[in-house]
Amino acid sequence: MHLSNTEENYLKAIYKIAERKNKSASTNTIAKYIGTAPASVTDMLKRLAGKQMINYERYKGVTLTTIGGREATQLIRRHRLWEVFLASRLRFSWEAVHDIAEELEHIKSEELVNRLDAYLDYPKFDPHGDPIPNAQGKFTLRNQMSLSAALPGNKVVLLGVREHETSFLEYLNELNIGLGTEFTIKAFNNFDKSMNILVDHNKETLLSEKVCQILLVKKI
Amino acid sequence: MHLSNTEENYLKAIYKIAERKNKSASTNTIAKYIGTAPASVTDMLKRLAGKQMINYERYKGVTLTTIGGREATQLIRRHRLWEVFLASRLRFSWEAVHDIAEELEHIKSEELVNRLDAYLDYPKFDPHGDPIPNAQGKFTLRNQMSLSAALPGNKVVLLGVREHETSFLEYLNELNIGLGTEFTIKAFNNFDKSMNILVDHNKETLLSEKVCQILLVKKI
DNA sequence: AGTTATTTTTAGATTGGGCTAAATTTATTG
DNA sequence: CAATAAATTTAGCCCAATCTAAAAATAACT
Repeated sequence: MHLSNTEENYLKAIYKIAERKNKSASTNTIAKYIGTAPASVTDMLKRLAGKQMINYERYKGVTLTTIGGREATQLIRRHRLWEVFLASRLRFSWEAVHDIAEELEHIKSEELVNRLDAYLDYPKFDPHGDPIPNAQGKFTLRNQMSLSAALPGNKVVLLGVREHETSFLEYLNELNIGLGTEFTIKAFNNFDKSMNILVDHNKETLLSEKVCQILLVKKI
Repeated sequence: MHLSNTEENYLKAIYKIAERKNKSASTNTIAKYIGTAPASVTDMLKRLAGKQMINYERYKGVTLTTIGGREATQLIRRHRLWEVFLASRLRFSWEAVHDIAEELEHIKSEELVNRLDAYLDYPKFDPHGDPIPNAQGKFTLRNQMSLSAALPGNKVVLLGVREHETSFLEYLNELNIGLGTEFTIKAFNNFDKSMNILVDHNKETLLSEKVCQILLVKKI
C-alpha cells in the first residue's frame, strides 16, 4: 500500500496521540498536533480509513489498524535512526536533528533503513533517549521514571526527554544537562513542585515542575 | 526562494538537457525527460519563469537563469553526495544508488549537505564517475575521453559512465567492469564500430559501439 | 510560397491536500 | 432535561500538478 508523506504524518500523529493518551485520537487533537484545520483532518481520516489504516466512525475518535500501526512504527524507526545518524556521524546537536529527520523519515526504501541500522550498529535509543523499534517493530524497554518521581538524596542519570522542542533542548544545554548527565536531588519544594539539583558537583540548579516531568531518569 | 520537489526536478531536467545539447531545452524534450505531457511542462515553465528560475518565451525553448542554474547545480551536488554515501558507507551497489538519491536530493538543509560532504571527505566524483560540484558549485574537470576515441593497443582505465540505467550497469557488472577497471583495446571493428577488449588479462570481451560511447576512460 | 506536419500552448477537467463557514452531532451544565 | 457549548462533519472553495483534446504557432516539404 502506497502512502503519501502527508498520510504517513497523520498515522504518526495518531500513533503518538494514542500512545500518550492511551486511547483513540480525536479529530481536534490530531488537528492541533498536525497544525491543520479540523475539517482537513476529517477528510484525511476518511481517506486513511479507505486504505484500511485506521478504524474510523463518524464523531467517535480513530484508532490505528494493525497495518496502520505497523506503518507508524516503521516511520518512527526511520525517524529515530536518521536522528542517530545526524547526531553521531554528522555531529549535529540533539536540538537540530529532529527537523531534518522529519524529512528523511519519508524516504521510501526498506533496504535503506535496514542498511542504515546496520551501519549505525543497531542503536537502541535515539539522541533524545527515545527507543528505536527494530526491523520487526519491537521497542526496547528499560527502567526509567520521570524525575518528578525521584526523591531528595537520590542520585540519577538522564536517560531521555519527553519534549523535543529546540528551545527546551537549548535550555538544557545551558544547564549542562544532556543524555548521560548524572545529578543529585538536593531538595523538593512542595509548594511549586520544583526541585533543586546538583550537576557536576558544583552547580546547584532549580528545575520547575514542568521540566521535572519531562526528564526521564534512572537511579544510580 | 522556496522550490517544491517537482520544480527542482524540472530545473534539473533543463540543466541536463541543456548540458547535453549545449543549448536551450524544448518543451517536448523536457516532457520526455520528466515523463509528463507537454501541456504540463508548459504550465510548469510559466511558474518557473515567474520565480525567475528560467528565461521563457512562448514557443522558444528555455534556458536557466543564474539563480536557476545555481539551484540545479546544488541539486546535482546533493544527489551525487548521497550516492557516495549510499555506495561507500552503506555498501549499496552502483546500480542501486540512483533511485534512492533521487529522493534524498530533495532534503532541504544547506547544513546537512555540507556536513555530509565533510563526513565523506569532500569526494570529487560519484559512484558513476560523475563530478560532484563543491559548495560553490564548481565541478572538478579531468582528462577523460569516450572509449570510442581510444585506439587498438591503448591501455585505459574506466573513469565514468554516461548512462546510469540499472540494466546497463548490471551488464557491466557481469563483464567484471567497474570504475577503476583497467583494460587493453585489442581490436577495433570498423564495420560496426565495436571493440574487442581484454579485461583482467584473461577475458576477451566484445563491446558494441553504443557501449563504447558510454564508457569514459583515460589512457594509462 | 502554400500546404502539411510538428511543436507548443490554451482550455477545461481531475486529484490530493488544504481552507472557511455553516450545519450537525455529542457533551455539558444550570 | 432543555439549553448552551464544544466537537465534528459537510459544503463549497483554492492551489499545485497532472491529464486530454483542441487551437495556434513554428517548421518542413513539395
